[in-house]
Amino acid sequence: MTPPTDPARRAPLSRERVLRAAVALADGTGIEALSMRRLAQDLGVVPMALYKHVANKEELLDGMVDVVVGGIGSPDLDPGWRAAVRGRILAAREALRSHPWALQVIRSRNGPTPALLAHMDAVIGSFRNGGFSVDLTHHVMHALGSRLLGFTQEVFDAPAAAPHPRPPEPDAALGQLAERYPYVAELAGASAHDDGSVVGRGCDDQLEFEFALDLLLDGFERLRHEGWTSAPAGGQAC
Amino acid sequence: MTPPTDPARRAPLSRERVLRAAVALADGTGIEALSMRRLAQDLGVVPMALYKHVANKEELLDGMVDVVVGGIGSPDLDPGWRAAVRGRILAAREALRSHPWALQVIRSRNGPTPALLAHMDAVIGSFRNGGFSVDLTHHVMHALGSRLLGFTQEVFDAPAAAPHPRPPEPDAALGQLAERYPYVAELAGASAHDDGSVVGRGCDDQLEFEFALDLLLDGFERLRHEGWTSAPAGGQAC
DNA sequence: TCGAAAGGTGTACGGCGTACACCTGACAGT
DNA sequence: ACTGTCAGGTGTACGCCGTACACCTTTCGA
Repeated sequence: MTPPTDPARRAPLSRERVLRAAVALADGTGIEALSMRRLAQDLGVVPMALYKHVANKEELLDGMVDVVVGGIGSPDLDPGWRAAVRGRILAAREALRSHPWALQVIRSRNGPTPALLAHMDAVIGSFRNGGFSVDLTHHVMHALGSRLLGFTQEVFDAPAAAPHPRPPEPDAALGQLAERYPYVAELAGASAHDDGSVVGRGCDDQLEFEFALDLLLDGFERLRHEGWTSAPAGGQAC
Repeated sequence: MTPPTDPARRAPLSRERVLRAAVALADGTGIEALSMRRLAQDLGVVPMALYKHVANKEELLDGMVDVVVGGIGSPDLDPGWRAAVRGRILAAREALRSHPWALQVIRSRNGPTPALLAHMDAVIGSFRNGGFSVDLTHHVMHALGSRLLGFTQEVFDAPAAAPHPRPPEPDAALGQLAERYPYVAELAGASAHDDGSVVGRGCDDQLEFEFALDLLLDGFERLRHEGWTSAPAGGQAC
């Protein structure tokens, strides 16, 4: 009665299997619970076995990012820069939606993975083919920031609202909050669904995202139309 | 010849002293080198002594954030919503500039610290007093995102450029990069100072930041002027 | 047949956050 | 002046973490 992890019957490890298991583990239990030991256990293998397929944890994380980012599809038939950019960014949003850990991991890396570079290249290409100068393209890419990946980067990440412990004292705290931070309270009150989220993930829904995205795209189009160039403050790009 | 950490002569610990030392340590050696043990050592104290002043590492990080965010000054005499918002955001940028770890720590917390709430409250207040509806204010706060704190959230954080290892093969890699990601290469080439940074921290300078900020503020002003309301897609705020 | 490689194992190390019991010195109440 | 309390610093220990290194097995081409 050898357990289900019978080493003989078990499918052989591979980089891809490791990465897929890591993604599944992060999806299921959160990125902070992803450890080499835990991942090895999920794969029915001893921790050090993983190191035959990934160099270290950093590379594992890179690989996971590429798995997720590689899943961003492209519309391909090019319907003008605006629709192309918009489509690609919303596709990225779709791809990253079900992997909440991915954005955080991407941000913590030292540079873009190949899949990320490809994504950026596609977006840059849409701008350039849409008549944006190199200069302006550079600026609008900066302005997009992490929106490139489909997420408005809020000030803080979690779904919480009240100062810190998740539910501190559900009622009294809200009173104090209203008194000390009247404008925050007003906003929170107006947009409260059921949770009292202020500017948290709970609000970062499709509508909210597209509002900000379109606001930027509108601005971009105006600058492009005006033949904008980085004159105002002297220096070239950056 | 008792060493400089003579327990008798050493100033007594306090929450404030712990926090200040933690900020200094993070500033000096990076947030990833900040451990309770290392911090205790810097203070000439045994690790567990810290726990008499902060509940745990999480609370330590919160405290550090409040130290930094609490240093954001306000212009106070109110010169119209746009200058007020702009000024406050640039003040935040100034305050966070010398603590590169702060933004990352803030993002990783579960909710805003008191100082953060105060900052947000001030910005929201500027919008409201400037004639923005609650609805529109809510949306523009989302659109600002982490720019509220003075930083454009780029896709990835570090100063790197070429795919991954810091300098992989300085020349050959650049050729491959140009071939595989032509648009990225074009942008990188155009804006290269000395390092080949693409869309990294190296570029996130004042000019770049203010470009994006003003683009958004322009958009906000237009919406305000038009009496915008969240009509287009049905639902209320979010 | 054999030698080398590829891939899984076991042990061990140094670092982390922190629970828990303990000690020490200052000080308030009698 | 004695004593009880208690804030604050100490020491030890536990269970995690990533991973270096030596080892063993399996497979497969020459």
